[in-house]
Amino acid sequence: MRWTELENEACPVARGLSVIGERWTLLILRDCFLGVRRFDDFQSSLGITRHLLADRLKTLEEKGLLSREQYQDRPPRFEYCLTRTGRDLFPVLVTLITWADAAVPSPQEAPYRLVSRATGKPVAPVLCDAETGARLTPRDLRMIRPGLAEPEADPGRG
Amino acid sequence: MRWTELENEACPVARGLSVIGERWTLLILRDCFLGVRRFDDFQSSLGITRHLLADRLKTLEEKGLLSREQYQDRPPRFEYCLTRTGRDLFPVLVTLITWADAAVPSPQEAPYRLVSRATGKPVAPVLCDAETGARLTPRDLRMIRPGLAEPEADPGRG
DNA sequence: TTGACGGGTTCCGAAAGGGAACTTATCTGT
DNA sequence: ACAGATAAGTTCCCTTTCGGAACCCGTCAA
Repeated sequence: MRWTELENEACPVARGLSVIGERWTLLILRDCFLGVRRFDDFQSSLGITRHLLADRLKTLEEKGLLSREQYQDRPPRFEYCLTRTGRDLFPVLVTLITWADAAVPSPQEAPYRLVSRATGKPVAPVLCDAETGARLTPRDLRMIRPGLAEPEADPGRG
Repeated sequence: MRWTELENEACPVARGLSVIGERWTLLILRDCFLGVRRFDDFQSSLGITRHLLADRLKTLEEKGLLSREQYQDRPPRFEYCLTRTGRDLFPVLVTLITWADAAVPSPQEAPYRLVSRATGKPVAPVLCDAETGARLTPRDLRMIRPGLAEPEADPGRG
């Protein structure tokens, strides 16, 4: 497995990382969800070099997560908008935020919150089974490789 | 914001990425959930260089996601087990898998499946509100920055 | 005493990242 | 007409990280 050829792997984690696994990419997408659209706004928000930002935006456009849309003619100017595929990534960001708040605590207050679009109130998102609606904690799930022996015990019981 | 100092950011996405955002890290953790524990098994599973693998495992131990446990005395041999904090990352992996299966399709079949630990049957995990149990689609949530103006419209409606 | 196993470390060239200045096109003020 | 500002990149060059391969160490079995 080579990092630069992850998109050809059978493993969905590897294929996912081929799109969002590079340095800065998920932070660019976070800014998109916060409403950032323009090159200089991403740049000042992230402190990333302009070179790298241009590269990441181009890749995200090519992979179909952002669309580059012209918002003025003379001189031509563009903004970067989340596509359907990009918006579908929101649960990943949500679970990452939830995990990081518990696992990597910070003295500072978070600069944004997750709220319901309908009520405007904060929500605490958790995983459930789509069919039964039953809550799925990490202990309720396992990853198995069909055809291979099971792990001898729960991974990471230690 | 500097990539090497993300752990000091107020943003939980940035702090999360300071732990799991480096090349290969999430793939190492995927292997942990599949039951891989030993250095050479990670190495042959990933094709990563031994040097980089040693570095990533050490970092994951320092950050508290893995514990290095001796399983034999002479010569001393160790295995890497998920800690509680590491296991808590499972929802991130689950949502990433769900997204990648839809967004980055592959001709090959996935090498593993998500199943219920209780019933052994496949599950389709989705996000719900912990309080009400209501399903949370990406459209039901928004990220807001308190004190700042709202984005003019839905981010990425285009 | 030779080879295998498990778990690393060292070395070095290649690729990616980072800082700063430069470019291009247009509008605004003087 | 000219200076400066704005927006979106691009170029240059140096540093850090990655990647491939070989090497090292302790132990055990043949």
